[in-house]
Amino acid sequence: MSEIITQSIQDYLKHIYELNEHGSSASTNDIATRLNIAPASVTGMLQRLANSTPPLVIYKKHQGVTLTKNGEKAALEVIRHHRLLETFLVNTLGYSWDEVHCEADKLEHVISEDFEARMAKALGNPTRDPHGELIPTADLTMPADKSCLLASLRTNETATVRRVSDDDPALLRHLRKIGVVPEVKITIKNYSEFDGNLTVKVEGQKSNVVLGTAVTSQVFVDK
Amino acid sequence: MSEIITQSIQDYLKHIYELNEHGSSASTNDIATRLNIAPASVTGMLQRLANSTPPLVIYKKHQGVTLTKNGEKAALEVIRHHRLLETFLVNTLGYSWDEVHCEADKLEHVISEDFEARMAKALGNPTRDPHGELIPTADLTMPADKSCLLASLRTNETATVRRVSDDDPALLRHLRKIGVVPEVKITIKNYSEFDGNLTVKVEGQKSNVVLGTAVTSQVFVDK
DNA sequence: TCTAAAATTTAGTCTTACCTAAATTTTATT
DNA sequence: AATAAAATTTAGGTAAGACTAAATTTTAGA
Repeated sequence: MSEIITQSIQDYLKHIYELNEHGSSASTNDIATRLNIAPASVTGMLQRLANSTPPLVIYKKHQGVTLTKNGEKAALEVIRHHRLLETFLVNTLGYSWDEVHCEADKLEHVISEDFEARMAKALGNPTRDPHGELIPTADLTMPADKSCLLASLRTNETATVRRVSDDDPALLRHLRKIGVVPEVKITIKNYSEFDGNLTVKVEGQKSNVVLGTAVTSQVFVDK
Repeated sequence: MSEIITQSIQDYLKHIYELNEHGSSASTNDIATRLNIAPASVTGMLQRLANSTPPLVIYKKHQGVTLTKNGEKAALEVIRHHRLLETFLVNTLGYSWDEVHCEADKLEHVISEDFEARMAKALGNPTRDPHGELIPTADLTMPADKSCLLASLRTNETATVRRVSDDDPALLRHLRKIGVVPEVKITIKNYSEFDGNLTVKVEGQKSNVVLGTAVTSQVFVDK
């Protein structure tokens, strides 16, 4: 009796998953903003997803949604597709890391499980995509991530860049230029109380850089 | 003012192109059969395509459709995507030639021009896909094809297999097994007047095979 | 605690792309 | 040339997934 999970539904579930990772329950408005559609349209879809068999979300009027086990599996499937695709595009077709997001957003809904498996094998079953984001495993579990925000570091702390947000190409080009990419070590030289700016020494770079919160809130590190 | 060419429209144009290659004008029924939808639905779409700006087809009630220049370009774009994708799946992900059709049918509508260009480059700008079918050029022209049906050959004629129809996986597996693949030389040992069977010597194969018209009408050769 | 602002939901529409059933046109046969 | 069969079109309808405008609920500030 399980209903068809359309492309549109996949997008809802993916974004709800990502919103749930932060503040547990995803609000109608946040979903609407992310999907770039009207909040009213989101309400309609959430009601459908909550009433489908099996239910894909748990939805309480005016209180946002969380994913059910089924919904989460479906979301992780899409996220696995997305991140494997990004890795594949970079490794196999020579895309740079700021060019892959859009392409993967379209392809993720269309590739078969066979395609997914072949990609994973060809890439040597990677655990992270080019931005350092964790790739859900083949059995659809998300590996634990203990990284923290670069913005949370203070003077004299040292850390390793683990992952960066992948949805702003301009930011990605900037990060690449200043050497802030996964697995690179950094040291905080200064923290500015007023604007939250961090002065950072990046491994392999000659001079320090000063990064505002617009940047440091998009970069995750392991201490 | 040009309208959006949806996935569905791309499918119509692709199939109309292929039907036009044979008997010039594509009939409502043939299109419906190929797309596996009701003839009435096809009529509706043909009217839309003929009245769009610019028109994509020339449609005369009860007399079928042909593509306009614009419609043909759009069709060739999709066909180029499809055939490059098939080549890519075989060369890069190890698919066999009977497994690629479905996957390419979904991906062809989704990949970007950038993806197309990167594939073409990575593959060395191939001119034929794994089934030997000609790939439209980057500027969307279809190279001339002078191959003829294997079914049209007679006793003692010799030819080179050029291409085979790609939409029946079982047939493709059979052809692979008997060695009837592009660029292989064959000789007709016998033609049977009654059932159209051909007894064929295939280069590199020990014994001759007898092929019925169900097979010989799907294989194209150069004399 | 009252109220204004923000967030959310309801109600009613629209478009795309399909469907079925009935009507019409074309084609083939006698 | 008449007519039966085949092909096609018309008419009316559905579901998905979006929209806007209006109504309602929640939240935050005085």
